[in-house]
Amino acid sequence: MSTLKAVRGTRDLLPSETALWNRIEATARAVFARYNFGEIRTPVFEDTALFARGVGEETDIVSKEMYTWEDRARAQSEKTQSLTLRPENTAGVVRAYIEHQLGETGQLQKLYYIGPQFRRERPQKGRYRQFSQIGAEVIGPTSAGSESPLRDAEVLEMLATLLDEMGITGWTLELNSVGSAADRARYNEALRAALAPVVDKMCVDCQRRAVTNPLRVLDCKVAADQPIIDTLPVISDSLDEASRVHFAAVTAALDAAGVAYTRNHRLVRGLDYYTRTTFEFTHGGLGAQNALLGGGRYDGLSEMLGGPRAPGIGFAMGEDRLVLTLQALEAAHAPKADAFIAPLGEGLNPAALALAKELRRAGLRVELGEGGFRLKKSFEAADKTARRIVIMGEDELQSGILTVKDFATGLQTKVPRAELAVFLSKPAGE
RNA sequence: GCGGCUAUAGUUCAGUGGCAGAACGCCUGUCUGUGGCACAGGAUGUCGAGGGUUCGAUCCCCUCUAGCCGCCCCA
Repeated sequence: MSTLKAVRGTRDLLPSETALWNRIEATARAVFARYNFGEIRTPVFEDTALFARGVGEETDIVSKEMYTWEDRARAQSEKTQSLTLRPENTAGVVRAYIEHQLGETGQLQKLYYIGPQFRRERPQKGRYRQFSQIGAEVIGPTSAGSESPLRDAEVLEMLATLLDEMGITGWTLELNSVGSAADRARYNEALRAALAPVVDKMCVDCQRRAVTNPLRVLDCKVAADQPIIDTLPVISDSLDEASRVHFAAVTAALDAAGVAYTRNHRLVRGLDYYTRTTFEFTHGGLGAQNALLGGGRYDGLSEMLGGPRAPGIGFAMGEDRLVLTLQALEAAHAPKADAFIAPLGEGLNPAALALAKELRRAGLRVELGEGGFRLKKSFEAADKTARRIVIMGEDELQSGILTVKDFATGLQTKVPRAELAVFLSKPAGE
């Protein structure tokens, strides 16, 4: 009989890894709080129509990557409903915004989320079928300033801060504007026209893209195609005046805030709802999946879902990819316990538990040994899991003065029990 | 969804058509209150799963599964 395993594209995160995940999430929550974002939690599955309308029927995500099923009808009269595990979270957030009439507050809504998303893709490094995204959305009625380029710049500045505080170095911000829906349609036509005479000289993928989705030709990585792509019209030439002014204001604010970016005329994002500002933060070392996060403005999404006009901007970062990047940067290290308590002899186990309780109450991370171990074994175990060992033998129990050895310095100290918690809360090596 | 590579001890990986190997890690002892070093000893595997060829398969063939890399796409 074969043993059961986690299904393809899913995985278990063991304590050696979850420490880093928690640190990333804690950093994100702290930064979001400073920018006055509040958390939203939407359901993991939604009506399939939400994604079909919100993300776009023609996108790969909707057309071939969703986990969709017909929910069973409970009565003869009840119709089945098509449900889908969320492949991304923006559509769900906007649905909630509409459903709870958050626009009626008249205030800008600043919402963040952290949670699993699901796409049925072929797994590889940095790409899983269940993956976690950390994202945020700024959305509201136009009167609340939701359309302002300052919002775009603020979100981008927040992301730069967030990555820095997580310890991710070496990222690049790539920025572009895809204009309004009308701009994009106009550009698509311009691209088609420009591609028509040259497409037969390009790679087979581009020949296909030229028909199905001309914007994708810009993403082509085939070296031989690059000279041709360089001759194609750029989207900035197709922007109307309003989009042009908007983008200029975004970059001006970024310059003022000292956020470095690269204008990437070829950055066109795959989801249908994006308008105007689009961006990606990328990082080397992630292989083919070099995008740490992506996002952009979606001024028409609420209306596409039947809601009021509610321009917005948001992003989603791949938490799994943040973890991979940090691990590669070796910024990740499993934290060691503050102390390992080593009772000498099983008879001292109860006293050791009492001491452990006392220290844990004081907020220390404590590993409790076992009196049956020889002291040598206690030392070996302690050295792997903690920064210091606290020896609790008969002498210590009688005198109330404990023996503490610091593994970093090798120094051994006698510490009165009453002062132990304070002593142990000092950084290791002091 | 497509193409390539891979799967052997806890981990990283050698290896052979005829009894399964190394390093590291782990356990024990030298050492009954002092770790990292050293020395001596020890345990561990359905050789990813299923089928086929063969006297005999971990090795050759097929199928499946999973991982990695690339494509597609994306976080």
